[in-house]
Amino acid sequence: MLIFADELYNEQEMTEFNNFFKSAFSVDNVIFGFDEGDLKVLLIKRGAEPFKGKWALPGDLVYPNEDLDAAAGRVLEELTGLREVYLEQVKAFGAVNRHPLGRVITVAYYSLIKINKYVVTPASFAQKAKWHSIAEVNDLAFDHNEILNACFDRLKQRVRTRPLGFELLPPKFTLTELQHLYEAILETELDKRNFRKKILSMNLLIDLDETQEGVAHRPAKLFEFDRDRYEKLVKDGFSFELKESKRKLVPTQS
Amino acid sequence: MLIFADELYNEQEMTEFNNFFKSAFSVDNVIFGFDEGDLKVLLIKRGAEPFKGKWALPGDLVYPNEDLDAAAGRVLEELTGLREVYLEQVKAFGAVNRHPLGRVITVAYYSLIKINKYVVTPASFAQKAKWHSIAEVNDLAFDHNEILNACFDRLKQRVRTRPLGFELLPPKFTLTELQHLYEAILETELDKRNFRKKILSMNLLIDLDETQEGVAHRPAKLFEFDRDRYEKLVKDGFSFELKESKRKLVPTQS
DNA sequence: GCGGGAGGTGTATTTATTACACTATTCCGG
DNA sequence: CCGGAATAGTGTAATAAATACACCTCCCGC
Repeated sequence: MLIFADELYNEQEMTEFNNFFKSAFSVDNVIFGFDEGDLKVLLIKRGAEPFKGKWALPGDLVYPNEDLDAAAGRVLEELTGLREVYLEQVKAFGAVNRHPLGRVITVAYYSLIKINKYVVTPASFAQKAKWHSIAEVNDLAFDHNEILNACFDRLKQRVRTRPLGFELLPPKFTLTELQHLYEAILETELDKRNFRKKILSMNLLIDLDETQEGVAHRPAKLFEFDRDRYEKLVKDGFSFELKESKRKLVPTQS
Repeated sequence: MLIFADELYNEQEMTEFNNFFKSAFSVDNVIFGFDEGDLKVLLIKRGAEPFKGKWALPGDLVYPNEDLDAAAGRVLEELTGLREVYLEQVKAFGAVNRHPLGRVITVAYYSLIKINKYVVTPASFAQKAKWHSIAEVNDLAFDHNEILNACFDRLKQRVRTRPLGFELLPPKFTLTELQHLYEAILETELDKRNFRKKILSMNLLIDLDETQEGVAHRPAKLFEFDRDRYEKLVKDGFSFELKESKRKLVPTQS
C-alpha cells in the first residue's frame, strides 16, 4: 500500500488507515525548576504498569480538540497549577517500540517555572510528583531519559542566546544567584567578573536598590528582569539570535 | 475525563481513547536542493481534495511498523530515489484544525540533497513534483508554509555551526559555488575574502588540484569535502556546537 | 594581444573574549 | 568593639575573532 502525494490525506485513506491502525499521540513535559543551586526536574512516580514504580516525565494523551501546545500547557497546569509559563516544543519521539502497549508518538516540551510558585496540587497524583536534581536522574520509564536529554540540550542552547534564565528565578534575585543558575544549566563554571559584565551589558536588569536580608555576610543587591524592555527590543526587531565565535563556519554579517 | 500520570498509558485507556478519537500522524519533508545559485525546495502538486491543485510538501502517514525517522526517509526515497542523505527532524505541528478532514499531527523534517543526483522517479506522482526557488514559494496547502519556514530557519541555524553545505553540492565544487550556497541559505551577502579564510581555516576541504573546465574565464580550483576528517573530528569530541559572538548572554568558556 | 569575466589574495581596525586578584561590607562571636 | 568568616563587588591587559576593504591574476575567445 502506497499512500502518497495525491492519495495522501484524502478522506477514504484516512478512515482506512485509522481502522487498521490504532495509534495515539501524547505530550511529555520536562518541567525545570531551580532551587538550592541545583537545576531540578519534576517527575512522577508511575503507579501502574508499564514501568510501575519508575519515575517518568509528566505527560498525557492529546485530546481531540486540543492543540498540541495546549496539551503541554494543560499537563503543566494540572500538575503545578501554573499558567503562562515559558513552554517550548523540542521534538517528537516516534520509535515504533517506544511504548510497550501500542503505537504512541509523543511530542516533548520543556517548561521553566519559578519553583517557589509551585504548589502541591490537590490532585491524587500530586503526592507522587517530586523534584529531582538533574544530575541525579536515572533510569526513567519509557524513552524518557532520551527525552529529558534532548530537552536539557535545548535549554542549554537557548539560555546562551535568549534571556530565559529569569523564568526560573524569583522576581527579585542577586547576580550570584543568576550566575549559579547559568552554571547549573550549562554545567560549567563561569568567571564572576566576566559574567557580570556580560549580563549587565544587556541592559535587561533593573537595579532595585534593595539588598538581601538575613544573610551572615555582606548582602547582595537585588535585581529584577526588565521584561518590558526585553519585549520592546524583540518587537523592534532586535535579535537575540544565534551568533557564534569560535569555529564558526561562516563569517557573521555586520 | 482526566487521563493523567498514573492512569496515563495503560492499555484500557489507550483502547478507549482510540475508539472515540480517530487520529493519524504523518511526516512532511522539506527537501532542499541547490541549483543555479538558488536554494530550491521540492514540492508536489496536489491532485485531490483538499487543496487540489495547490503545491504541498511531500509527506505521508506514518506506517504502523515504521519509526518516525524512517517514514521521513521513505518519503524522500520514494520521491527522489535517494537514500542516506542528510535528514533532520525539526518539530511537530499539531493545531487541531491544521487538516480539514481530521486530526492529523505531522512531524516536519528537512533533507539536503545533491540536486543533480535527483532523478525523476517512475512513480505516477513524480510528474507533479517540481523544484521551486525558495523565494518564490507561496501559498502552499495546509499549514505547509509554516512548516517550510520552520525548516528553513532550522537550516539557517545549522549551517552556521555545522558543515552541512556540502550535502547540497556535487562532490567537486569551487569556493565560489560554496559561497553562493551559503549566501542563498543565509539570505545575505558574504565577503569573499573573509568567507574563504573562514572555510579554509576549518581544514575540511581537500584541494583536488583540478580546475573547472569549459568556463569562459579563469577556471576555479575544485575542492572536495573531507568527510573522513570531519567524522574523525566529531568522534574525537571536537564540537561544532553553538558559539555566538554579539549579544551573547553568557561568556563562552575557554 | 587585449578585453571580458571570474579567480584569488593580505592587512589593518574594531570588537569580543578571556584571564586574573584584591578590596568592601555585613554579620557574628568572643 | 574587634577580628574573622563569608560573600559582594570591581577593572584592566592580553588574546582572539570579526570585519572592512581593492587590486592583480589567469584563462578564454575574439
